[in-house]
Amino acid sequence: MPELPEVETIKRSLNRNVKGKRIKRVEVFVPRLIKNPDSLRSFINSLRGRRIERVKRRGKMLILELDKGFLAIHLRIAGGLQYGKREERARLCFLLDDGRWLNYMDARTLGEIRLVDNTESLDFLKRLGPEPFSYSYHTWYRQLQRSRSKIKAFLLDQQKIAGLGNIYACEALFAAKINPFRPASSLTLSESKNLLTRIKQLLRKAIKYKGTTISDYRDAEGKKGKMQFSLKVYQRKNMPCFVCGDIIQRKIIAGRGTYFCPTCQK
DNA sequence: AATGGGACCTGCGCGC
DNA sequence: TGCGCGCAGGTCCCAT
Repeated sequence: MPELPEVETIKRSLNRNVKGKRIKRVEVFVPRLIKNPDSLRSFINSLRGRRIERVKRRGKMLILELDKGFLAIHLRIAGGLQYGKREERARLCFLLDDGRWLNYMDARTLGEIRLVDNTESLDFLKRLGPEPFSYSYHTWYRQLQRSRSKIKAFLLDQQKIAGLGNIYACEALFAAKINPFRPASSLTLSESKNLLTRIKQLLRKAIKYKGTTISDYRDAEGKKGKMQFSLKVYQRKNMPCFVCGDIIQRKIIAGRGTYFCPTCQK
């Protein structure tokens, strides 16, 4: 469920609702989600009594900065965090000192949660490419030129650009009128600039609309996003293109269902 | 270096 | 109603 706009939405909401609060109790129902090398018991013990200082995002990673250490959470496909009452379907939950709960939701239990004690242990963040909003056009073009993969695969590669996932990669390519099968290196300078501009526009709008809810996704208050109503191609196989009326195609690229208009996207 | 397939998981919607 | 299949917002690992 969560790509950059969804993770950003959750981050902002947590900064409003749980910043400064202490964790009183930790309950883990699916231990597999905890990726700490040491024991589950030490994970729980170390978290008890910690205060959440602030929440940050890097790509699709959520980082909860604690008064001692960091809780790094990757929501993968179906993860999410909800603040408020205790959720029946929570896979993990934290009782806070205001008497309310921070619930980790994850229908598919593919998420990853890691408690680390210092910034060096956050080294895995360094493998991520630039954030879309701070990518320079020059560097972007240079990276595209250097690549030998299809543009769609490039957009999904978190080492090339951090935060895009399947929905926004498909939508950005439609907005830029670029066929997802084209080699990244075949984009002209102006196409490449336009694509980055479209990516930023799309992500800004998706953040404004608090993300895309197709099935699972909820923000930290349990509410659905509204960006799904603005999608142009994603999951619209065999339906007419809103621009030209041609039929939207679905093909596999980089192992992912890729939706595009064969007429608009050249 | 890039790609395809499979693995990791659960759950929904659809056709029969 | 029940069952099997396709599909699903992510990423890693392996073989080619």
